[in-house]
Amino acid sequence: MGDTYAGKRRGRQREADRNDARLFQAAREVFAEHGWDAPVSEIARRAGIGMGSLYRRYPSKELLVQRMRIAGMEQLVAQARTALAEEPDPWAALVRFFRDALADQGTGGPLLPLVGGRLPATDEVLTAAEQLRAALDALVDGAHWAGVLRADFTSADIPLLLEHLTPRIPVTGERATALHLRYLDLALAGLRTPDPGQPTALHGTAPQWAELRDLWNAPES
Amino acid sequence: MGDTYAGKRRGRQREADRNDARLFQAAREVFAEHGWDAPVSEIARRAGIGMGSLYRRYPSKELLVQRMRIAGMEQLVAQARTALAEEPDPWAALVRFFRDALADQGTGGPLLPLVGGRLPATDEVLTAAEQLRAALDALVDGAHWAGVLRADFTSADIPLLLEHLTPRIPVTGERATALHLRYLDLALAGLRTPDPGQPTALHGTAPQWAELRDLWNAPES
DNA sequence: ACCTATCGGAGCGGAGCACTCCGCTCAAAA
DNA sequence: TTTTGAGCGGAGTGCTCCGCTCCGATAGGT
Repeated sequence: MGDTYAGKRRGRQREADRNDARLFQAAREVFAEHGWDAPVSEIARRAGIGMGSLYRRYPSKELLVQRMRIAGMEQLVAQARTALAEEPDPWAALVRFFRDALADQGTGGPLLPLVGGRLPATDEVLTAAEQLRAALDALVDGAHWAGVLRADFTSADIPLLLEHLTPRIPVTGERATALHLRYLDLALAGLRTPDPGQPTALHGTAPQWAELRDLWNAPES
Repeated sequence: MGDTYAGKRRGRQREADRNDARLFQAAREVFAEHGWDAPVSEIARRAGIGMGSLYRRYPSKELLVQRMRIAGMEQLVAQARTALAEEPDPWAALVRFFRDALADQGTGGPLLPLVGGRLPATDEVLTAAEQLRAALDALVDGAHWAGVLRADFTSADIPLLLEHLTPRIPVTGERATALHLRYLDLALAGLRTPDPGQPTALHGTAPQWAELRDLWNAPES
């Protein structure tokens, strides 16, 4: 986001800024499509810059991925806050959040903070995860308070549900997003508080944030 | 399945049969975990056999994968027929089928006929796909006829929905299955015919079987 | 005891990747 | 205009990993 006041940089520095933005977007897309196995050269190619420029900004692939997953978590936080701020109804806010998150994924963000439990947790990652937890808790607590969200669905379910709704399929672009939203529609119906007639608890035990942490980060070395 | 009357083969042939079964199971598990990128050597290792024996049965990785995806489709067919035969209620049959399919995936089958649109369609694959279509049509038509399944959900939605419910997550075994079943519970609620008050059509256009075929098979060479 | 079908796994060849290195570009200084 | 050097692009390098082959070891049948 606005880490530089992009004001009066000129010439080559201007080009550097453009490169940075393109690089960021390309990395989002390519990692979203190929996961950790995305070739760095493909990112450079799609960004229209050279390998040298890429490696000047990010000295290793690992650093690039760490930056991306932090950005992904921060975007989820922003989307949660926006939904909460702009939708007065708690249920509408929840729906809005899921739709925004999925649509963004469709246009190619690795919004899923999972790069597969392959990378160690840095302080930045843990901080972002903590903010994500807070933002999702706000969404979920609001809906629970209003009684519209089933009680056995927790904030830690959200990242897992998003993961389930955005599998890697050999389709990209708008059609992929449409399919993701299609099955989100099904899941949303299941999120409403069920009629008292049928208790129908969800399968399994509710996930905890500690479980997500273990799942997102590599076991410490 | 019972392709050989496993009767009176002895000695080395007996070992060969054991190897075949172990190989099959190991391949299911490893492909389920790693997809196409699963190393063949890992399959041999987990089956407890040598590379030589593996390659005598399947002269190439591609043939092995083709066999696996056909087996995956045939198993779905069997599960659909079992559900239909054993559950008189159409809704119960549908639920039974989804649960069986997901549980089997958890114990490690590449039941998803997608290996990623990487392989050409053989006659066998097309035949299996046709049988799968017929079996799923029977399930879906029954539920539609009874009015319990929302009208805009089609049989071609099922493979895609299963794919959405079984993403690759860095968790395996029972916990993975439990999570898949957990979010299946949400989707099932969305599959019921909605109250007439809210039309609430699903997002996107319903998938067609032709779309699945294009998605499962590599573009012809 | 011999034969041979079958087994296991070390090793080969090549593909692909992260990363480096260096010649070039071009805006700005002189 | 000439000089300069920060910043650029991408070919090349070294390495890892994987599909597949080859052949010596193994053991059931006779």
